[in-house]
Amino acid sequence: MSGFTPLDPLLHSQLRLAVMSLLIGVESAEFTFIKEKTQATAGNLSVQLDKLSKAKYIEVTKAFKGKKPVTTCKITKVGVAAFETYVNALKGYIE
Amino acid sequence: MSGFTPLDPLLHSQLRLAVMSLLIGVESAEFTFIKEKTQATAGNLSVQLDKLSKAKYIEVTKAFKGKKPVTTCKITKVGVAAFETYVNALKGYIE
DNA sequence: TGTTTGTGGTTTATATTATAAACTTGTTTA
DNA sequence: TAAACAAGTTTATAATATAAACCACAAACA
Repeated sequence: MSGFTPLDPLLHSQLRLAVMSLLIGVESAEFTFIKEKTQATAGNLSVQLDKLSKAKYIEVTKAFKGKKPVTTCKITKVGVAAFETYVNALKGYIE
Repeated sequence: MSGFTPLDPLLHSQLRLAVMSLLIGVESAEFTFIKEKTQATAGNLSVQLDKLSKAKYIEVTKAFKGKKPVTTCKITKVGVAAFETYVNALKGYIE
C-alpha cells in the first residue's frame, strides 16, 4: 500500500541499528560489551551512543566498578517505539 | 547466532533500497515511474541509479519513445542476489 | 619512584554519502 | 520565435560514518 515510508535516519545506520537491536533484548549493556558484540571501534561507538542518547532512544549512565569507569546503556520507551516504527517501515521495502 | 553481518552499503540507503524494492517486483521500470513512486528528485535518482548500474545491480537502457528520451531500468541477477543477501543480513538486526 | 603498559573511553579529522540546486538538451505550445 | 516543459545530468553542499589521535587513570614493572 503506502509507497515508501521514510526511514528514521537515526536508526538507518548499521552501527546504531546494531546497538538498538542489542539493547532491545536486554535490560542494559555496558560499553565494552556492546563494543565487542558490534565489532565497532570505541571511537565510533562513542559517537553513535551519543547520538542515540541525545535522541532519548537510550539512556547512558556512567559509574565506577571498583576503580574502573563503566558506561552503561539502556534502551528507553521512546527508543523501543522508534525501533518498532523503523522495522515496520523497513518491511515496506523488503516485504 | 552470528553477530551482526555487515550490510551492503550500496543497498543500505533509503533511495537505492526503494529502487531495488520496486525493480525486484517488475520486469522493468522507467525513470519517471521510479521517480514518482519513490518521491525522489530527478537529480538524486539519477545519481543513485548510476551507482546501482555501476555495481551491475541494475541495467539501464536509454531509448526514445517517439521523440522523448526514456531511461529504462531492470534489475539484474546480481542485483536480485545482492538484495536477498541484504534482506537476510538485515533480519539479523530486526528480528 | 619513575616509566611504561593497559583499560575505558572522548574528541577531532577525514573521507564518503546523500541530496538538492543548477544546468543541459531537445520538444512542444502560445 | 520565445516561453514553458520534459527528461535527465552535473555539480556543489551539507550531513554521516568512521578511524586516528588523544586523555585520564590504574596497575605492573625495573
